[in-house]
Amino acid sequence: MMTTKIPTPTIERLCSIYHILEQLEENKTDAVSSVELGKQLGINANSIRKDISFIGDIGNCRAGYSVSKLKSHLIEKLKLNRKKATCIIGLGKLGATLLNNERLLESGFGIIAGFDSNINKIETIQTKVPLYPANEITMIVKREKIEIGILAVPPQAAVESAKRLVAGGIRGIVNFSSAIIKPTQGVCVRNVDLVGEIRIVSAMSMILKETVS
Amino acid sequence: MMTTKIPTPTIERLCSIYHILEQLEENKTDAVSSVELGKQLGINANSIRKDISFIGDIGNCRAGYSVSKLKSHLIEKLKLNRKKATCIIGLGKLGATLLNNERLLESGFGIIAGFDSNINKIETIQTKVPLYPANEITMIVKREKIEIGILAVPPQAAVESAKRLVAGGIRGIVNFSSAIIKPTQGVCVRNVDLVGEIRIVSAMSMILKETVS
DNA sequence: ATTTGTGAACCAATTCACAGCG
DNA sequence: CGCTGTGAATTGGTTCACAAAT
Repeated sequence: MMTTKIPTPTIERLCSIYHILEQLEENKTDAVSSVELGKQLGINANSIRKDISFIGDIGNCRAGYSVSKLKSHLIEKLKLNRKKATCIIGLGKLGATLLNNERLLESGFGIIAGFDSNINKIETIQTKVPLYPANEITMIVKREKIEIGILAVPPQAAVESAKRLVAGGIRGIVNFSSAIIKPTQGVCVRNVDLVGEIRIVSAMSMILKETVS
Repeated sequence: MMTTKIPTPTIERLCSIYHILEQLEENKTDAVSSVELGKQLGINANSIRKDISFIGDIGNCRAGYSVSKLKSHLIEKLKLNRKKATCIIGLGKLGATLLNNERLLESGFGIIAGFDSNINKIETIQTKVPLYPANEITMIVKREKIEIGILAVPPQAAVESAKRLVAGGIRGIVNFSSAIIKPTQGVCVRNVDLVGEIRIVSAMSMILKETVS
């Protein structure tokens, strides 16, 4: 087992592997090889093995990886078991969609708060999740020990919202706005600009480059 | 100017730069340095200059880049001017949200078709965009010369939908489902799993905890 | 007989450092 | 001078190839 720092692309792929394992488990498949995983992810099998080696040796040389064993290893190493309190900032269409997203609910992320600067929305949106005005972000994040924040606000509100999350002690931010949030000490950020992705695909296709993710 | 193939990270950053330039133009800023761009994007200024050098020399050594000049250069090289016919497959919450997204409408991607396997949805959703049943994807993509397809379908429908797009001659696919679409000859793919992104941030923040000194 | 785990080799991308130009 | 553009150096990531394991 390697003990160096795990590269970001490896973390991304490990998360994808985890996702595949969930499906295999539902299918009652109990073993899978690096080649098979690679095929499903569109990735070289060597890469799969190297990625998995970052979290320890667990393969069975005869029959590949035990699905349940590998999955629980991933859960342990990536701390995917710990239910992590999560909140959504911005309850426009995207935010409201995420608020009630089944997969998100099932996936170990407990969404325990929603925020919006528009009080009307807080009062009218139908959901079991408690909703608060945006100026309470820092306070609620602190009080409820929220670890992950999802930004679904208009771009001009993104930086301010992120600051409030950070002030509350957030650990990770997924930013779905088109603004760019820069990571600060101890806070991981993923900037995921949906419209931006379309532009990127468009540009790539014009340059005639066949690429994934 | 370099003439080698443009690396994917560079294309991504050039698209981000383009986005910043749009804002600067609105602000009536007419020049910007690599240092300033780098600051806004959270990227090293050297990297910005190298990225821009992939699309040709255009900088003004005294006062940085001319906003309008750089922008039109990007438009030309990344073919962002050509209105590219775009369609959305899957008119659930996410798909319906994208269908009426203003920024998407403004951004040079003409959404000219929506598809869903549920005929009810096609008849009830309010939009100016023409909607069709999913089994007409290939035909309509061909007929309307649609270049970009956005997948907002449930994961189990993603691969089949992508096949239909490819059969129609699509050039690029942005896949917002959790399934993985692999690129085929002449077709670029971006897999953007929204829930997956949250898992990645979570995993990163957990690993950071252990590695930060 | 397969399939993993990993050092070594290779390749890609980022950063550095400085020449060149207004 | 300040800022760009770019070879060179460096860092980081992927692929290869083979030993170890069962």
